[in-house]
Amino acid sequence: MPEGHIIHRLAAENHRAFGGRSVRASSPQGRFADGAKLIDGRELVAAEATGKHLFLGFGEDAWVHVHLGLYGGFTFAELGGGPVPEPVGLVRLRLENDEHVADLRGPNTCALITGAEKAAVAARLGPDPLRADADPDAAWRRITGSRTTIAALLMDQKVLAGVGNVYRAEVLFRHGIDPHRAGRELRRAEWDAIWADLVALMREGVGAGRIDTVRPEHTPEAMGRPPRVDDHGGEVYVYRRAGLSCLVCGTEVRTEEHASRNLFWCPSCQPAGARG
DNA sequence: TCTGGATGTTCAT
DNA sequence: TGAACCTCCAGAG
Repeated sequence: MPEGHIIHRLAAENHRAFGGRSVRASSPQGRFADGAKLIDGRELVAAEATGKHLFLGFGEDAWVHVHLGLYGGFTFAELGGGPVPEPVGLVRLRLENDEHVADLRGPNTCALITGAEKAAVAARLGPDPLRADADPDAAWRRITGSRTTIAALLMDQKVLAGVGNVYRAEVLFRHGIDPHRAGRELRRAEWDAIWADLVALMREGVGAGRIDTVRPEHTPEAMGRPPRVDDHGGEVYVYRRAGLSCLVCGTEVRTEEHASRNLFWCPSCQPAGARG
């Protein structure tokens, strides 16, 4: 379930569990056996996230680069003095010390890279709303003047790093913006509002470990509707709510395939041609 | 038991 | 634009 907020969470969690101490590393599945062997017994000196990329540093020039892709996952377990559990499923990388075990499954990328290679990965990415050093102007320069839809631009990691399909759909809903509008039709004030909202929403997501975007005045309780649970674990307006009523206006939420990804929006709250 | 889908990226055409 | 890849799980049969 990885959008950027999860990756930042994982960086913190790895640091908490393994930082500053030597780590036992293995690849129960075998597909990262060589890399695991090289970092086995070394100290985890840094754990960083940029967009959806996670970097675990084991010394000056040895970084494990992880990208979870669509369905990769990192699970943590506290040992509490008990036995180390057997790996379940296909575990690409296992990290452990006497207190914690972490298993990495199904990543798109799990590779040992140098500091220079890590810098090159980061250089390809647009600003990450979760990073203090992010420059929203860099994203704006790629959005303004672009004929590509704002829906596609928000998902393009070269434009903006860390935003995925859920945050994309939700932030456009929250600002009443039709996903099909071209980047060049977006006004600067709208972009500033989107960026500020992403910073706030994604920070909340890091803390909560899930994506909640529904404003207090639109919760089921506030609207006098029965409570609901969205199946991805958070409270959202439109993501994966196709065919259901918009929480704000009651119009049916729509979906379509857009640049090979599922797009969700409310045609009334996000009308075509409307300007913020 | 099997199939399809999923919060993603990259490479070939 | 389409296919390949990484893995798990809900739902269908």
